[in-house]
Amino acid sequence: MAKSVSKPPTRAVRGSTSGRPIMALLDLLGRRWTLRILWELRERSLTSRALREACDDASPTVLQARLSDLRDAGLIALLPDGYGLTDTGRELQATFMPLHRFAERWSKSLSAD
Amino acid sequence: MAKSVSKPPTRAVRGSTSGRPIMALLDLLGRRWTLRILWELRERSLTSRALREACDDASPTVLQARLSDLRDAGLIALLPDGYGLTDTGRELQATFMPLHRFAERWSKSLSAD
DNA sequence: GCGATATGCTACATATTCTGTAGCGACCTG
DNA sequence: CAGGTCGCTACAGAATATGTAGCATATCGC
Repeated sequence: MAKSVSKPPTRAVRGSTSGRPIMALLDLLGRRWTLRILWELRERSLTSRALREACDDASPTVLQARLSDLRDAGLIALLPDGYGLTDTGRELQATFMPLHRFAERWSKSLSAD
Repeated sequence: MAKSVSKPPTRAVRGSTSGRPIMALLDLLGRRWTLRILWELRERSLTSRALREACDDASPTVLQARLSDLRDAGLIALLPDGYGLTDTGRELQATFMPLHRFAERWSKSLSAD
């Protein structure tokens, strides 16, 4: 459920029609706050409100929308102790871990300009 | 630096004020079409128009904005043969390669529901 | 030179999405 | 019940994206 109970035209993951899963994934991850949410949940579960704080106090409207998207995508789930990554979500997270180290190098190469 | 040659209020990469490069990176990558652009350039350079086609004919307005963002970030550059990844961009790209395989598995786990 | 075509990029009106503040009903704990 | 939290939603205003058109420049064949 989730997606289409009370939300009219939140089209399915874009690109999913192309039969190329990578496109659907890139589209999902390219929505505002999606990557950030996955990042904040990397080590611990968080309640929706704690997550909001962690995400620079983003507005609850989008946050709930993204949480819904991510749940539909099977990447996160609402557990007794808050939102947390599913097994699939953790797989994806693992993919992103090198991002942290890259970000450091990248930041240095930027300020070096 | 870099960011604002002819663009008024396109605020710097969000989160860059936090001193946490990862936040700035997540924000940049979380803008629409950014990930897709990096993906489409993974193997070859593309002219801005070819890139537009590759990106499902996204509107040139955003695309140019993202190309500008990515250039400011030093991840892509405009070469004689079109837009292409810089060395730094290629590093980032390498981080994303596992995404392709993950997307396949993820897609299967979705339809399996 | 001339037209035809391709490049990067921009204008602008319309649609979509995000923000910020407020608040709902349900659930605890006292 | 009063006070706190939870997940989640409403809604107006601001910010972004879309879609169509077009500009200025450069390159090619003629």
